[in-house]
Amino acid sequence: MRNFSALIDGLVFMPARNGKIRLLADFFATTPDPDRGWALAALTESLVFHEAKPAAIRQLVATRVDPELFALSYDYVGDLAETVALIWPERPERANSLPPSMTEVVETLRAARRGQVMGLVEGWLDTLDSSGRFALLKLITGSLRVGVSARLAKTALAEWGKVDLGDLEECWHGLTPPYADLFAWLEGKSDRPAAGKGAGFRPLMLSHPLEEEDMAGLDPADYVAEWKWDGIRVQLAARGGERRVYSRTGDDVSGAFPDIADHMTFDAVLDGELLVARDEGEIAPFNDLQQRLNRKTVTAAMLKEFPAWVRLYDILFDGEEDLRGLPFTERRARLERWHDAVRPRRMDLSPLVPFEGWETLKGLREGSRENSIEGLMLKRKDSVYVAGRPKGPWFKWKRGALTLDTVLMYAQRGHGKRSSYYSDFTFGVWRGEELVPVGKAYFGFTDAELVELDRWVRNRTTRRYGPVREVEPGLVLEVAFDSVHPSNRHKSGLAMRFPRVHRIRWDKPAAEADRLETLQAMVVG
DNA sequence: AGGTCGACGTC
DNA sequence: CTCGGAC
DNA sequence: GTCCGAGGACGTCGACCT
Repeated sequence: MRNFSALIDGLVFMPARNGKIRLLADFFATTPDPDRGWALAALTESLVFHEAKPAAIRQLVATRVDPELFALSYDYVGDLAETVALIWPERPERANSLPPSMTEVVETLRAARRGQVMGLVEGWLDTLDSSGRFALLKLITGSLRVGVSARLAKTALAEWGKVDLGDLEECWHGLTPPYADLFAWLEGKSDRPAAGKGAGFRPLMLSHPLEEEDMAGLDPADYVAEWKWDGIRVQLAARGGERRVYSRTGDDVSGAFPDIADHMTFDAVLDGELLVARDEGEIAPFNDLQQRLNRKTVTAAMLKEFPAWVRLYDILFDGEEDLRGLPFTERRARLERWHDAVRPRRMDLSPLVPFEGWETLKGLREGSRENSIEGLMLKRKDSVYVAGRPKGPWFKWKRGALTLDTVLMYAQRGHGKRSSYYSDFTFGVWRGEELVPVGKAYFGFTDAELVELDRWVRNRTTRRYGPVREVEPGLVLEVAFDSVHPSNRHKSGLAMRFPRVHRIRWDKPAAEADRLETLQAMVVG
């Protein structure tokens, strides 16, 4: 664990991107297999230990530390792994035993049976120093949040191994920890691992939000437009007899969507939006699709009530031919030709939206208030298909957000770097003489505004419920959101999609905030 | 057997 | 998915 | 321009409690 904990320590205190890359490269160069492979898996969130969840760790620490002391410390520190690492009572007589290696930890945990895990963790915590404990806890609980995403870890690998990042992304999804074949390639000892042979996942091309300022510099003649469908992004990979439906992150969701997979009797890799559609193309709201997501088993009733559909918008492979290097318009022509020839069931093409200039497109975008459409996509005609989110080739242009003046009702402490602030706000609107909660938000304001909000909350607290403070109804928050729909989550019976604080109305009296009826009128469908 | 609650993956 | 902040 | 971390609503699943 020593190298790994030194790496984690270094990363936590290294804000500079290039500095992080250097730390990672040094680590990969000086740490042997398979330790470095397991570390890479941890950094890219490819390692999951099912028994070592935050709740279990809290339980464990309660056996060794006074719960009151722990609660206060956690509240102050704001990060579970950090708190436990600092507060864990060391036992000098056991500290002499050798701390485990990275591989020992991973392999032991993988082989451990239910119920053994926390005992093992306790033993290791006793042999490690505080940075070792921190690294161990980060490792086993998953999301490290130490300033390195999967993408940055791969960038560092590519730079260190002097290979192209795109090449690495291409074969990444065919690899498994501890990545011996990957490191062999990066050290020049072998060829690049095969790119997920057959129906392997290919990393997706993503879009940027379009800002009004961007548009001035764009020529409408360079772009085509499509509707932005409100479903989930999928990649259909059917090659060499294998058929897979992948989600945006490369998870295989074929099992949940046999009604799509069964019709993939072709040889191609396609990109599109998964939707629920009844009667050949009548798109249901996103909520209906959610019933089909994350399912292990699908009943016949589900298939009938929420039939899946894929609206296709790109083609990556036609048979063995890789089309990703072609400009968008050529891929689109190939997609249309392919679709004409194959005529797959439960799939259609996302139509191009004809337009003259930005003004006509703007009109179309605002005019589309259908549930299944979130706005428009703009794709540059000459754009090749690349992994990641380059700026310029693809834009998403969502419909304008809705806004509402709400009243701050409750506030809660944040986590991590926000652990010392009340940063988590529940807000409501008037129903008659009373306020009813309609949602929560904690971004949209600047750090400076957060300081002021925090002060406001502390000065206007009327009651405390554990970590939650109730405040007097005196601050109006203008909240922005994409849509609103019926829900049991809040007392009001309504919930917002993507709520965020748009403006803090220090000037506006709470009595003039909006009423529930106003929000109800915004519900579509 | 049925309800609750936390974790996870989608947006 | 959103946003602000930091590089 | 690009990445990162803060965390929203929702649904499923699985562990655990009654």
